[in-house]
Amino acid sequence: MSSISKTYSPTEVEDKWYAYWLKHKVFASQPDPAKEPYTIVIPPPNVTGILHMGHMLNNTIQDILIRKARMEGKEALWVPGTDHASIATEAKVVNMLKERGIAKTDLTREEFLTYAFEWKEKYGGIILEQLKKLGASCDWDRTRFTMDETYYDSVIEVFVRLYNKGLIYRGVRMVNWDPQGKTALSDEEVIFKEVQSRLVYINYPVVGEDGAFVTIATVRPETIMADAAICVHPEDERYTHLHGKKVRIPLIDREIPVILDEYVTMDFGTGALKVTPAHDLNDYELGQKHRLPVLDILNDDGTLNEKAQIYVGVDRFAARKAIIKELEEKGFLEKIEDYKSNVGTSERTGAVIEPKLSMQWWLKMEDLAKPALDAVMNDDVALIPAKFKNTYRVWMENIHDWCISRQLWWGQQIPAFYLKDGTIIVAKNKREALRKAQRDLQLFALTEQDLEQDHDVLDTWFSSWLWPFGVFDAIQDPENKDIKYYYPTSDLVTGPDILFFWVARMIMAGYEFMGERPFKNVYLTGIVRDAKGRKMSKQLGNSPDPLDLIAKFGADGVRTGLLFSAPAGNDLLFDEKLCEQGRNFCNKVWNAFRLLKGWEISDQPAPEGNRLAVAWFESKLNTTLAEILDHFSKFRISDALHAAYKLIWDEFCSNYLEIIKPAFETPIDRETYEATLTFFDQLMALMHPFMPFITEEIWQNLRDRREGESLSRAAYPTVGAVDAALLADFDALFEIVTKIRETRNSKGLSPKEELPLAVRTDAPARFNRIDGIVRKLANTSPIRVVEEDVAGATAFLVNVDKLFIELGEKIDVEAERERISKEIEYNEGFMKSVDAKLSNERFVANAKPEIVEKERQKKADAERKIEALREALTSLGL
RNA sequence: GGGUGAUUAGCUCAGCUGGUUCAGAGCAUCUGCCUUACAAGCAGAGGGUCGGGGGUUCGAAUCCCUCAUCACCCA
Repeated sequence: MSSISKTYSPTEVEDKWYAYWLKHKVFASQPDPAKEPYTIVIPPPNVTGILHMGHMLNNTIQDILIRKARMEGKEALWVPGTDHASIATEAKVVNMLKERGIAKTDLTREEFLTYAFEWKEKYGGIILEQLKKLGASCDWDRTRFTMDETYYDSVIEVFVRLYNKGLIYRGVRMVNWDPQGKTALSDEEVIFKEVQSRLVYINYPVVGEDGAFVTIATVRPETIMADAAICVHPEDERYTHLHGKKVRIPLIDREIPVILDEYVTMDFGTGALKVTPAHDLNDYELGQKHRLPVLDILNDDGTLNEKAQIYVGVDRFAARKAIIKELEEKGFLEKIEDYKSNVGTSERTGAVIEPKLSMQWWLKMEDLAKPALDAVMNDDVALIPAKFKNTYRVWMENIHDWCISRQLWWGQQIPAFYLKDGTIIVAKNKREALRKAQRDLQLFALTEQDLEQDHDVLDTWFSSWLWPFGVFDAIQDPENKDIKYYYPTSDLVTGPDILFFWVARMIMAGYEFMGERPFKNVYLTGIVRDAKGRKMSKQLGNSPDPLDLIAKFGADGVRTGLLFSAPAGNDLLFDEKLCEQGRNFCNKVWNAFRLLKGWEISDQPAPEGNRLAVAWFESKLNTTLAEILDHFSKFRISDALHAAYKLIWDEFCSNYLEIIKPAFETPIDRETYEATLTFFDQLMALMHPFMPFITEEIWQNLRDRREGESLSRAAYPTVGAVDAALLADFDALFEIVTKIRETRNSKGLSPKEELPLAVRTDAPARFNRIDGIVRKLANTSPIRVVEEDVAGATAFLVNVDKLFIELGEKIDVEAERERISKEIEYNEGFMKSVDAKLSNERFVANAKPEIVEKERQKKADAERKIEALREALTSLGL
């Protein structure tokens, strides 16, 4: 035994078995018609990314599900991969180039992409390597990337199809402009943040009325130069005199009309609203309605352009300050108030979003949304927890068209080709486009030189929404055996933060391109927060490095630690203590294994107590297994872990092993030993999805295994017979043992001192059966069955049987009396409440008969207990 | 402003279809133990008016209403 370390050290064990699994292709999957497929596609992490706690949680859950399915004999496939994250990656590549003294503007698109792929080759695999440390059982040979050639082609093909179907159009619309990334963003990529800003009250002189002015309030004074009108509510009496008038914009003196619209909230600010159609979505719509001109005064990088007339070239925020100052100096500033406002920021760059009119490509969502909404509402695609159905419905019913073009180079270049006159031809590639132009437009003289491809690329989500079938190349090769076998996938595990970004769109794509749901269940995890409840983020620096955690507690420890507190859809307040608990659990399991390995084995017959214990644990294992499977079936994975944890620590280690453990330097009988090995095998299998490494290590050492064999492909335990009476007997047994230990503790008696124990019962056979075990666990003398109460003993009840510990003069009569009196009091109180129920006619009339029967039983039991306790009190006095 | 969820022990959370003695787990605390698998451990103990108020019901932590606080999503 000395050869096995006293504490479990995960590092070498984990590396060893992961390498073994890879070597023997334990995670590889091929279509097998004889087996039921079980498929998960990984939510592709950003190729630039490194593992964070959210990934840890969500990939642990996926690994648990896939490993369990694999052990249950399904053909389990977990497809890994990454997405190209156009904005984030392009930003990183641009930075890398900058460090080398190269500007993006000096490069051609092709040159830039060469650098980008170089960057991806170097850093793009990091996150997948990190997943291996976690134990992720992906089929790595199937690793996909959204910029793989076939995947790229699929995205292009999909664009062409949707265009031909009339669902994609190009148009000038108000978009969310990221002045730092210099690209448009979809609505979902905008994060609103509450910021402290200032509400500036500005006086606009009324034309033709000297000294008269109208005051407006704005948080964006730098946009006054783009104003197209002042709007007031038609029924606002304060402004009746302004109807039909014009005002002059301060500083630039341009005249704009006063318009009337009920859109204006009379009690916000001054009730007069400046209308800036180019720089606010609502103003834009108002402007369209009133046919106002649109004057865009901002450049793509957020500086003012020449249309602003003043502060040209100055950044919007610098201009804001300067304008406030100038307004004040020139007497146009009425006042400034502090104001909290919601400002949209870019999900990727963090820059403040500028609403901007821009020519972009759009995908019409209405028709796509319909089947995707229905699928979730009728549970063809089940959201877990179901509370997200509502959120989903509201979003889907109010869906806007999707801005799918991005002003970047890293991504799928939009397959739209422009003729010199601006005619658009959408086709897979230039050759196709040319052919199409020649054929459809009769432009036979046209050459490829006359076609210019759109410079922009597609939104990354426009490629990842194809993921569940794109990874199987279903667009390019719709009849291939993989897609036919693995699609639709089984479960998807992801965070609720990308429910709309990604999940909803995958469901749309599934029905649109495959005619079928992409997955059956969507398990939405909570968000991992720090101990103070703050979201973990790089800026706050409150996120531990997952690899450090793994180094410290082992992957198994971190996995179980995370799962201990991870109810579906509820946030998880992460604390390293959880991982510590996970690590301690590993150590517990490890030491149980050490115990087993240390035993000498003899061929003596098994003692009766051992046989009984084996039978009991088998029943316990089976009932718990049933519970665990039930939890799994409802995606209550944390609950499943808790049940397994308790089974191993409390039932197997603290109870079962303590019962069968042979005395010091004596051997164990073979029968019990073999049974225990089998239990251990089963427990390791049961725990394997949660803690793959330590369970594999122990399983491999429990018995002789063949090279290439792995617990990962062993059978998951199945539920067997349960002896309920035996379970009840053992419950009583453990209660007796606890009572005796408690008595020992409270009286300061040594565990080495044997205590005489007696029982007064109607069922002495039950006590004869467990006698040996009680003696072993509680160090008592053989249980003496008595007909009368034992005088001068401390008594306690287990169910309706009365037990006596004969302490002789060690008994404290007063304390005993008090304890028993309290117990009587409690039971009388209890009986009173039961009586109240039973004497209530309406209860007896309305409650289900079995409930009433139970109450009667409770009453009878309480009566017996009270009687027994009173007797005990009496015999104390003797 | 609209929506969703939460509020249970000092902390983090379970508690599923309203019905056993249902008020639970882990951590933390306290007491006693280096007992030959494990001190990352063992044996015990204490601790809660289930956010407030109202209602439905024979019966409510659980269902309904309302208020408060917090979180998230959307506009």
